[in-house]
Amino acid sequence: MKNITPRLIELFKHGFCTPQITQLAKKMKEPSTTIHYNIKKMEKEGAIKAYKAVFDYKKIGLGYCAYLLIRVSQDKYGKIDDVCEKLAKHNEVESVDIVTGDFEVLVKLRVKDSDEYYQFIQYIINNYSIIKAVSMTSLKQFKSEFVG
Amino acid sequence: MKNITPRLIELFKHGFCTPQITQLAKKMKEPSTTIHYNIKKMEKEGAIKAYKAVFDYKKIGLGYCAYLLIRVSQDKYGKIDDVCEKLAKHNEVESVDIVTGDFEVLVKLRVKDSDEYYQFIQYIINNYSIIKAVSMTSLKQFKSEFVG
DNA sequence: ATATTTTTCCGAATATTATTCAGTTATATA
DNA sequence: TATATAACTGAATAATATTCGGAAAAATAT
Repeated sequence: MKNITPRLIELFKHGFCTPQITQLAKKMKEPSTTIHYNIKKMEKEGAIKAYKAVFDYKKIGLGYCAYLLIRVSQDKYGKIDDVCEKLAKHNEVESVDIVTGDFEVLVKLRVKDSDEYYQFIQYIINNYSIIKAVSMTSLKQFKSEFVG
Repeated sequence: MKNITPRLIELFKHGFCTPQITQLAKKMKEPSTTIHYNIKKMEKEGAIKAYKAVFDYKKIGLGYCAYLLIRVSQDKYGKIDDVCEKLAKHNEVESVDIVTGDFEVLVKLRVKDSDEYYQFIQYIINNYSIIKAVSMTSLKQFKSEFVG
């Protein structure tokens, strides 16, 4: 046993996939070279950032999903961006947005269970300039990453 | 001009991509047939739901992103699930979660601009059993769909 | 209006890559 | 310890992406 799966998941989260030009061509009833041309164009323009896998997260040991609203201490200008960049580096973090409203940052997290979630929260509160954090645990997911 | 791009985007949002087995094999320093075997296994088990593209949404005319917290009227049991399923069907909707906290549902939206956003909000408030909705507009995105 | 440049499209040939298959090794179960 | 099941792998094959050259269309300049 080589324990391929966890390594595969980590790579698949960010990329290591590629378009199915022939399938697209069939679906769209266009020549595959035309599809190819248009895809490469989008890639060059930066319109396409990556090709990746979407998982059934329960089945890969990431069954605990939560949204976290954060208020950041504002003693230095530009601090929020720093915190966001640090948060984005964690591979438990699916998304990081600066948002309007009572909180400044909205983070989406995927971890194994509540223990791992608690650990993560503790870590970021202790290490980043976070004043207040409100958790919204996902109880049921109907759609994620545009996949239903 | 065949206007390939919009059709391509719609298909790429949900699928029409495939793993790069050779690249994964090189990266992981394992035989490509072993990688192939493991991927197919994950697909059969349902651990992998799809392979899809991630966009620079500004560049594809979906520059307006917002999170929407929703409270649903609870006169009938199971109503929340119905509303979530309806919401999930819209292709402006990236994710739908039932969450803990003051609101029941959290929806992530991607549209062209505030006009389109307002239209969407109006539509769902008029057509689904939504009592209250709070918008959190994304001002800056540091990470999305695990892609930074 | 028309010439010129740039972009988009697409068929045929080639290069890459995924997939199948058959056999081997490892792991789990009896 | 025997037997069954799952995981792994190299060699052959099938499928697919990519390149290239040129044609058509669109945009821009004259």
